Amino acid sequence: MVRLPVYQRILAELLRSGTDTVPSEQLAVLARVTAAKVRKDLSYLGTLGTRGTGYEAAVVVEEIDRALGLDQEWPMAIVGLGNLGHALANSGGFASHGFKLVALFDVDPKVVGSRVADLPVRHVEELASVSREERLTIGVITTPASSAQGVADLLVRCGVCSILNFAPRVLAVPQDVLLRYVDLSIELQVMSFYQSRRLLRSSRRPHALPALRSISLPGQDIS
Amino acid sequence: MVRLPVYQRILAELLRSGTDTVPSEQLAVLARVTAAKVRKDLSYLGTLGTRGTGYEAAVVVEEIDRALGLDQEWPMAIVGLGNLGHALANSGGFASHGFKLVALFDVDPKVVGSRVADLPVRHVEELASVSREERLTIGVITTPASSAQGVADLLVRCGVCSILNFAPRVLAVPQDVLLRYVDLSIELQVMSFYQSRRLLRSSRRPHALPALRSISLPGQDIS
DNA sequence: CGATGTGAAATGCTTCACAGCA
DNA sequence: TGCTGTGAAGCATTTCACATCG
Repeated sequence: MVRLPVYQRILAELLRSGTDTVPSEQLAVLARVTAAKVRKDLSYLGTLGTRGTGYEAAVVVEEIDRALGLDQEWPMAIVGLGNLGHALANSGGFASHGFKLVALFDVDPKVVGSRVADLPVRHVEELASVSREERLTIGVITTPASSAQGVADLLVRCGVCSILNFAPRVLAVPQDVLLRYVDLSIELQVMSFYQSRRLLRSSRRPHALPALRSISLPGQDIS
Repeated sequence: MVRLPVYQRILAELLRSGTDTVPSEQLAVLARVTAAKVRKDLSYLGTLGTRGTGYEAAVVVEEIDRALGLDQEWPMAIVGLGNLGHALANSGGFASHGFKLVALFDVDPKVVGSRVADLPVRHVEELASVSREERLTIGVITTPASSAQGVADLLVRCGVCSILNFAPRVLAVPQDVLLRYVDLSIELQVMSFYQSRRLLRSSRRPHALPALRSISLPGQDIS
């Protein structure tokens, strides 16, 4: 289920803030879904809640971890160390348990050989051998669009079965390779779509005093 | 529909490569969906195709543009000019028609006052006034997680009705504000989820010779 | 008594199959 | 003849409502 990671993050933040038990109603508000949806989602993972009380955050987090396969390690590699690749490698966003950045690749001789985020930047030619040694399962593409398909082909040949593509390019991969896009312009266009539909119904003006309920806790940085 | 931007990008690439008419079958292969889905999706936009021939790419692109609201300008601002904010501002990923980056904000005195991507970096205090002048509709949050909610609140108060959040934090906004996450760890977790499910069924080994059909055209860079 | 877990109804999305048009 | 457009069937997800349990 695509919502589990969201619940997971919310629960982790709640735990850090000292809340250890939470009813579906509250979780629903925070995740911006309905309470029924939360209950049904969580019920697929087993009987996690306590009637009359709610869910114990720690228990649910652990159970979601298992369901998401985060109880095992996924070795990852980043291909393409331009600005974005650099930013991601250093972001620590991978450091969350379950994922481990084990290799970096590029072709630019100015970058190959340098160290980024405590890892050497290797030439893509080494991808095959490194993939075998490290048993890479996830490849992150942060190359220019023009190289993205070539890199994807290479990753697939090396047995990498999950690809995260940041390049603004639609990629072709075999059916059994999992491909996901993290794509600025696609997101923007989706926003534009919903927004223009909504504008037809009601013309919005600035919120005078939005009633916001926020979780205010420090988290890890990405920038 | 969330697939329209994908069709759009593919069609644009086909156009650049000189193909101007395409049957649903081919579009389906490139977008990794079924032909029936393509036809139904496009049929919602009107009667665009020619029976016996296929779709004329230029016509469909234009029609999708209209449906997505890309025939109007959406003024955007980026808040938070760390590595990621910088990379995005310079990426040109916004330059695609429909979106216009009009302002940059930060609080760090080392950054405020400098110029990035031909725009001055302003202090967030100015957000309200700039928002009025420029009629901001989209806000991009690339701050550390700890500041993200505060920035979101501010954007909402200033009448920004679409927020794109890159910070690893679940945000609370009013119902009528459109909020989307571009989130590394959520994507990774979703991949992990599908991947671990799949591993149960079949244990994969590297592809010997993947039969790949790729669109090979230059596109814009993001890195 | 309060909140979960869950059948059953409602809704939405996808696939199928084929009529209809170029 | 080839491919689109589309009702109808099939499937999945969401909502509802309430029995059930701590």
